[in-house]
Amino acid sequence: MSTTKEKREWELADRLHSAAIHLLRRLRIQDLNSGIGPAKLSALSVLVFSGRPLSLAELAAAEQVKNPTMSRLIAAMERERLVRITPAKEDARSILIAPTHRGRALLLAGKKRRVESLAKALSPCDVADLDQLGRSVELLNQLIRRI
Amino acid sequence: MSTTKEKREWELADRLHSAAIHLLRRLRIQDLNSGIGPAKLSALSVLVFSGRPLSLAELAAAEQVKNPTMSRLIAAMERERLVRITPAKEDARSILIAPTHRGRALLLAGKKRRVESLAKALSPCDVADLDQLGRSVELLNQLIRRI
DNA sequence: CCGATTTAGTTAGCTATGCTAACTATCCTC
DNA sequence: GAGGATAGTTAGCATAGCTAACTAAATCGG
Repeated sequence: MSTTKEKREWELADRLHSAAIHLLRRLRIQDLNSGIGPAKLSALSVLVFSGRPLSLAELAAAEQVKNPTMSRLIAAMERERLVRITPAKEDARSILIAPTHRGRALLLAGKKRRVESLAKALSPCDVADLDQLGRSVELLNQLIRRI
Repeated sequence: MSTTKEKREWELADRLHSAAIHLLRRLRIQDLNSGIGPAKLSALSVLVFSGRPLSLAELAAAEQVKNPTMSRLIAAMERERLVRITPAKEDARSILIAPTHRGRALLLAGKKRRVESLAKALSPCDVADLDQLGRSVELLNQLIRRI
């Protein structure tokens, strides 16, 4: 392993890390109007994009949170009519959590605000820049899986 | 404005947003061993990289947090010997907050863990990939300023 | 130069979100 | 069917966010 390449990797990792932090810090501002806390918003996002109902344990794992934390979050979200909780057919200990129409609509509206503000910042870029960023996101998704 | 370009911008914004979330979600795992909460770690990072002591209000603004929240964080961090608080010379109402040696060391060790895990994921990339990612981070930093 | 207003930070008290330990109910294994 | 494993909940605690109300210092108007 060449030392110079290794050094470049560290330097790039540092800049990538920093850029991701600053990007999300800016976009986060859009969530203040959502009327729902960040933990619930994030859990709702997993539910909406999972395509199928999830068990409590699956959802907790996806959110890197312990089961009791997720248990309380979904209980609150059920009271707010953001998710529907049904007992699992095959295992009476387990529950299935799915977003309601209201939950889905609320999440998509919030996500739209975030993506919109980023898309607006992208509009001064030319097509070559968009191509380049697109390929980099591809690479990025591969390396995220390797972390 | 061409509709197709606008659509590409939204699509890219969506993927970029998602990739940033997943990247930080993975890297965050490294912070569990730091022995310090995420809010303190982030505030300490601002202090270490600012290059000068900051007032409470400056630090709160940088962290997108209200003054009382930051007040409590820095009081706790002072007790833990992570920062030093000195009254400002020119304005006796104001305070200056700077990291201690211990605070700086703790932050840098934590950051090293994060960057290291990302750098390792980068090592299978060839030099062309690194070049491409580097240019994209450049672009990304420009657009973050436009958000 | 003095009273009124503004500004910087703190304190009090609430909410949201994280944890571990201990519990209940169900499932699975022998 | 008894005993252990597994899914979720409950209780109690810590951290981190907020607003409202306060203290003290600085500034401004007359």
